[in-house]
Amino acid sequence: MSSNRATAHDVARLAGVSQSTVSRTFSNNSRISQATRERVMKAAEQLGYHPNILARSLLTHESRLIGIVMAGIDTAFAPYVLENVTLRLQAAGYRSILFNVGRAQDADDLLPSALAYQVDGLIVASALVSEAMAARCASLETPLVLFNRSVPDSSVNSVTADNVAGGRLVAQAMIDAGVTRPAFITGRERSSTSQDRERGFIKGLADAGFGEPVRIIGDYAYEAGVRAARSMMTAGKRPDGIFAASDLIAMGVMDTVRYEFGLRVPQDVCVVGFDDIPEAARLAYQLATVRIDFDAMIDKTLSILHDHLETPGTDPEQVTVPVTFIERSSLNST
Amino acid sequence: MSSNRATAHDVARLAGVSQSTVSRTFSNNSRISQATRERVMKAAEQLGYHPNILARSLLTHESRLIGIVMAGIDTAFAPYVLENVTLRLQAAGYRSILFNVGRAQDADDLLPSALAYQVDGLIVASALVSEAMAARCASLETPLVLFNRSVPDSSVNSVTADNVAGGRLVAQAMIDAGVTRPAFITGRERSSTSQDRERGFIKGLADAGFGEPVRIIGDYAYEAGVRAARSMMTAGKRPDGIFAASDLIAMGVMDTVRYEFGLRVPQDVCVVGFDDIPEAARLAYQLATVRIDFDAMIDKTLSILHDHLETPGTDPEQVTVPVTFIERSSLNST
DNA sequence: CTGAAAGCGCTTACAG
DNA sequence: CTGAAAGCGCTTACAG
Repeated sequence: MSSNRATAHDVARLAGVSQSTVSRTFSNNSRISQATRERVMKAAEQLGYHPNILARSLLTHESRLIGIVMAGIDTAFAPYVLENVTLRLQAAGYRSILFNVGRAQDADDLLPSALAYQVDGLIVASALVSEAMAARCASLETPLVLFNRSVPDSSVNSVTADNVAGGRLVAQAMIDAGVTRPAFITGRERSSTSQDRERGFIKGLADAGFGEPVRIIGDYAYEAGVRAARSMMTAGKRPDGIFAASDLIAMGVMDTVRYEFGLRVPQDVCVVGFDDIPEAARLAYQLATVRIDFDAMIDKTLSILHDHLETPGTDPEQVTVPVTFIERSSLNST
Repeated sequence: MSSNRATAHDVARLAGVSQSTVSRTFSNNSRISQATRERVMKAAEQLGYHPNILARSLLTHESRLIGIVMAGIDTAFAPYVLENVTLRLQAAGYRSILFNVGRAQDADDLLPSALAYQVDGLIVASALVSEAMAARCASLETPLVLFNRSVPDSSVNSVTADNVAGGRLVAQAMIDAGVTRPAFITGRERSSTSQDRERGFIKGLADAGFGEPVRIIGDYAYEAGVRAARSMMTAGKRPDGIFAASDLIAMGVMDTVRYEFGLRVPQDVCVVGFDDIPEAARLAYQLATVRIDFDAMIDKTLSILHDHLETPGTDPEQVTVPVTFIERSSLNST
């Protein structure tokens, strides 16, 4: 058990070639005679040698590392995004270095560390980046793409769902279903996603002559739905249509109005969520919701990143991906 | 917008000191005069300088990078583990480089790449590692901890839940509840977790004089529960107690027997899961299950890793964390 | 406390 | 096709 890691020098000595030749054997774009290659490979195998990528990156100026900076890794769609993004980055020969923003929603503190690791690019999901920090990335020519957040009127790449349109779709569907006392439960109140969904909802209601809906402050969690439902159902006049800023909140609402208050969904109160997570389609919920096309968002994020990686100086893009209303029996019984 | 990243040399020139002094300013364990430090810091600030950690690692022989190799990042408890592990590694000054095993359950293909990135340590979660690969890590003195998998009779560190004991607890609870026709739905059939849960279940039943339960092959997914329930409920003699290898499977079973077959849980058939994910406690399910103490498993994993990082050559540990049976109304109506 | 110098493990012109 | 040499951006004895 040799405690020292084999280097290209060790392999060279064993194979009877120069260190340069070993290096060439492990770099794709060099011509090496078949015989030499085999000799080197055999020696490398024997010593358990693998090139040190960190040393290589010093010369090539690329680490093949993409920084993924995330808030709430175990919440909502984050795992799905992580699963797919890591897999596709790997297929493209990149590795993912994962930074957890923790309870802060702010990626700024972690970005310097990501840059110190010489990441070739950055994806920031569900967290915010200051313009100053974005400018720093730009000056280092390190491409940065915001996922599920945007910095309006800036030159920061971003991919978001059309949350405003989604809110409008919900308003329309509720009105069509005969709702007269609508309510909205926010997600994390300061997040642009929750604000946009609310804004669209209010606009949609206003267009049909409705005033502002009842408003409960929540956060993106099942428990927030439970609490919101309790406070609404014990208040003076109960809402008859509840729009929750996420499916998880909506599920908390449904379970609570059904099992704590013995109400029927949708007959007594209808419920609509946002996201269309897999659980929303389950027989136990059948939750009407707004589907976010995460696959399209992921595609777009990776293609923007790819374009900027290939062609530094590419113009920034701020993409909004369309959403779809999904009719289910939590809104209309069939 | 200077396209070139500032180096210690650039900072040195601007600050009028040597490159060594710049280096010392950014390394904690060097004494530098207050005045010099300030001058260097100011210059660094001006140039947007951060030390290149990859270059540093070449000298220090530590990358401060921990490789996390995972199967099914978006399934079961994986997101929870990732959320907590990354946060705690960060607090300890480490970064996480995440490898996605994909549909294979085998980490072997990705470990060489992780080693090439000079990771200081490795956590492999829900994936398998060959003895040969583990030996390779050992010879490089790169600590490796298996999470939720083990290689029995080997010297590979591992942290698992006591799945066998969990299976026994379920058998006992079902017998106490009066179940006479038990059934088991496997998770991924070849996984040691599913096998251990089944083994414990069978043993527990046998101890009470029962024969082998009905057995349906599933996988760790909600849909597997749906399919299994359909096949059981249309078969000759229906089971009256179903133990699913995971909560997610159990929830698929519950929704299906209730909403597709109009049966009552637990009166017509009782259901028990495994894991105790948050959803299991919801009013819509109230799923009896076996609680895995993931926090304890994470603690143990990180402490083993820490010990081996601090003291190379520490003896390997194979830890089994106790589980608890959680009584809920899917087994016994109250 | 600070500087000059060697060296970590690689890549890549430059010759041959 | 192959080797000798310079150099990527740092750290760290060694002197002073």
